[in-house]
Amino acid sequence: MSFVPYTPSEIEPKWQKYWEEKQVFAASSDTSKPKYYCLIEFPYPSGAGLHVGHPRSNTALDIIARKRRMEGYNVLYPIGWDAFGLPTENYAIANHVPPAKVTRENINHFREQLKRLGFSFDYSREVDTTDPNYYKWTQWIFLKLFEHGLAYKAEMPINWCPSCKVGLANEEVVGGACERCGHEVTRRVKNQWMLAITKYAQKLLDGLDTVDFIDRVKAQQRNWIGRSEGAEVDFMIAGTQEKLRVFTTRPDTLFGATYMVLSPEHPFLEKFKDRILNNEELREYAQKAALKNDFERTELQKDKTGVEIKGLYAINPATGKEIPLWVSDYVLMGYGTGAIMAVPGHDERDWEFATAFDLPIIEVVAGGDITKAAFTDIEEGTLVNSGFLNGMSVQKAKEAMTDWVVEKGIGERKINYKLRDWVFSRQRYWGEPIPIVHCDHCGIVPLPESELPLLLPQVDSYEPTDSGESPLAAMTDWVKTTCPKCGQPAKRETDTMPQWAGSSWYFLRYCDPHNDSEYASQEALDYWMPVDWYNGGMEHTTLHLLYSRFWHLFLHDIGQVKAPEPYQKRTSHGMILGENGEKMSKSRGNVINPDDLVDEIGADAFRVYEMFMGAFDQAIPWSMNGARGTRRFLERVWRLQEMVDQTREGYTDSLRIIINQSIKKVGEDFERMKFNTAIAQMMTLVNSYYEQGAISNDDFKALLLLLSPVAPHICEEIWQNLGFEGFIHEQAWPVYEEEYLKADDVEIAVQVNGKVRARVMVPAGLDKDAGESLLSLDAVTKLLEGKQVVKCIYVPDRLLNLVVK
RNA sequence: GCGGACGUGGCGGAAUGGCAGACGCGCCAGACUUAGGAUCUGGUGACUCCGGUCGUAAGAGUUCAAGUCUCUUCGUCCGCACCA
Repeated sequence: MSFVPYTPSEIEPKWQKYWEEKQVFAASSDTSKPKYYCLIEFPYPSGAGLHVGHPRSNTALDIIARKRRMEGYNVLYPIGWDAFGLPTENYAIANHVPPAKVTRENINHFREQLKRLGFSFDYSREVDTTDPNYYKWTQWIFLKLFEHGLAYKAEMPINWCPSCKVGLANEEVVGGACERCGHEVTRRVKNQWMLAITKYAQKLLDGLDTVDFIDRVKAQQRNWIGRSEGAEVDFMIAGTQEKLRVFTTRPDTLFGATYMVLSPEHPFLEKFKDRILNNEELREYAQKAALKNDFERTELQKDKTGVEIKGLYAINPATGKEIPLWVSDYVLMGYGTGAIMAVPGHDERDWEFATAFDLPIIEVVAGGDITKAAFTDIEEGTLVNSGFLNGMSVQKAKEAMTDWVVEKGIGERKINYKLRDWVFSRQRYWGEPIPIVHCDHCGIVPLPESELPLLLPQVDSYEPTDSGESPLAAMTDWVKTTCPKCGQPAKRETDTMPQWAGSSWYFLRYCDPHNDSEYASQEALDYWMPVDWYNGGMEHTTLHLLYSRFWHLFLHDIGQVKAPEPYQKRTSHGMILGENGEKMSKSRGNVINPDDLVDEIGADAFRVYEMFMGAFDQAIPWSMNGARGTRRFLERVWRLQEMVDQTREGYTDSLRIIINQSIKKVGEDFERMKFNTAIAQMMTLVNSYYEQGAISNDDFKALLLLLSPVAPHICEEIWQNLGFEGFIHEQAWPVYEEEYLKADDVEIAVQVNGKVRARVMVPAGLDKDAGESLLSLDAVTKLLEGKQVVKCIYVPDRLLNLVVK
């Protein structure tokens, strides 16, 4: 039998068309079957089109989705578009086209590109965050957050990007620069919408114990939330009835607090200006500090600066002694109480500061040498110079001092988090309008649900303004409205939501995307949620992944969704680098275009290469030759058609073992995301088919079934060519037989004192104690001439190690 | 500084404490070809007196046996970073 050459450019579009027309990958509404929900982060449809990074995640979960279908699950593997956001808006400004139009074009382009790769997405459930039918519910959730006091407006010093002209959340500032454009971020005080994610800090932390996320994601989220336990303590101001409260994680060192430090913005300075003798000096220092952004502050950390507050003293509650007060920008207003007790003997920063300004350093934990450096060990030290704490360990002293402080009524136990509330306002056009009205009489008034969606109006200019106002503010017709409460003239909120809003709940909409009376029906949510397996980028760990967990935990608390956590399992793919090992970018000229690749080697080979190139969770440089190699592999699979003896059913005897081994290994490796070794195993299987020279129908079927989730088009085509029944995507996932995983006889290594000296064939499955019986084998006795066996270790089916002297 | 991942051929990488380098790329040789950047066959860690010896960043340890476990040192990448 002879076959036409392998031409992906013909067979791939053919099957894509078939799958689409027959809707073979649409999730069924039949809820009697067990469900499986696979999710990838929905793409931002940028003008640049698909990047080779997208198919890495998409193919991985496509493999899982296809395998689950073959295992009998009702699979939901949806796709959608996270389409609000700055790049589209900037493109629209530069080219004078409406963002909605750009978005539509980009989505169409993206969809075409994805379809060329043969992903088994359920396109009938597409969502688009810029669709009013979608953002109606984003706005609805915002109103719920507002209703429950989790959305509030506040004057906040925020991170401001002068280039994007937009406020940024802490999470969006990387190394002092704007995450998106790289421009240095400055500080600006603005009236902003905030979401109180900090109220969920503990729940976000606790939830991590209940889910199956890869460790580095959990670690990074824990780190970001930054819980620390300690105490708050009041220090009296000498000669007044006023007190200054500090937070400390080391209450045990209270006896060693020899001065206090306030952040330059601390309200205390204003309150006590009548008693402070050097207000002018302090004001100057505060101004200088305000000009520095966070990045500069950290850059300058070697040289501690500060100013003493003259005319005021605090009283150390433990020693009763008066201690001086200082102001320094190493104390941050945004954490704890904005003031600290300084214990220079046992805190590195305080030690540096005390050394620079010649302040007293007292040892209260013995174990180090505080003349050389702060002693911060909390495991080894013993308390000294500390009254009733003397002789205690640090741990014990912490408890004892906290109890003492609480009993005296001058403080309390306290847990602090580094997590900040989420800056939720953007002064930009291309985002969800915040459904709020400002009324002179009623204040901040939420729009009634019946008025949702609040449509984003057409504007003439999308340009952001230096004043920091959204372009919507210039739309007087739209801004002017009436108060939903009192009916008098009022103004709409003109800020929009950040890009993270729409992506914080999209996985819920997928469950029931066309519902126009609810964001999703309870039945659909109960059936599909939680997401069983979610794969995405590490860069979203402290952004999207945290934000969406927060929204879901909130929706759970108000009875909207059953489970607290949205994602059962979270994995993460590594980045694909350019051939030179650097990050792919236009400016470096090392970008690989997926379309070109499909043209050259085909979608299947592209998919196989993306999975074969290296460990899934690690960054890997691209190799064009490697990609061509996977095309060669598929050519070899294709040509196997000529070797099939169609009169034979059942596995060929001499192939039975490796087929069973392959079924086991490929299946297990897919589940562990070890796609590279799964494919290597299939290559080995193909190699052994060629060595065999002729194969049976069933030999070939086994290979095709295993390969079909990775390279679906070629497998479907061959399946049909050979006249096998039905379609390959409808077949059951193959199962292996335990008894055929091992040959009857296996080769083992014979070691003498740990070195391999011979190999012998022995019956498989000999147990541990059978080792001695192998000593009589010719090959073994030869090695033992003139030597005495001291010990004999037999590892079944692996090796025999003889310890001799 | 804190948290995490990691260090194996020319390259990407395999290896439940049990034969290091599977699989692929590249390279070398040969076959078939008018030709091939197609295909096929064989080879490919280093050294070698062709018996072997040495090899998983470096050093030590545990073990019959260590790339894998423990300790020390060096180095790379990622995240956070004056968070009291």
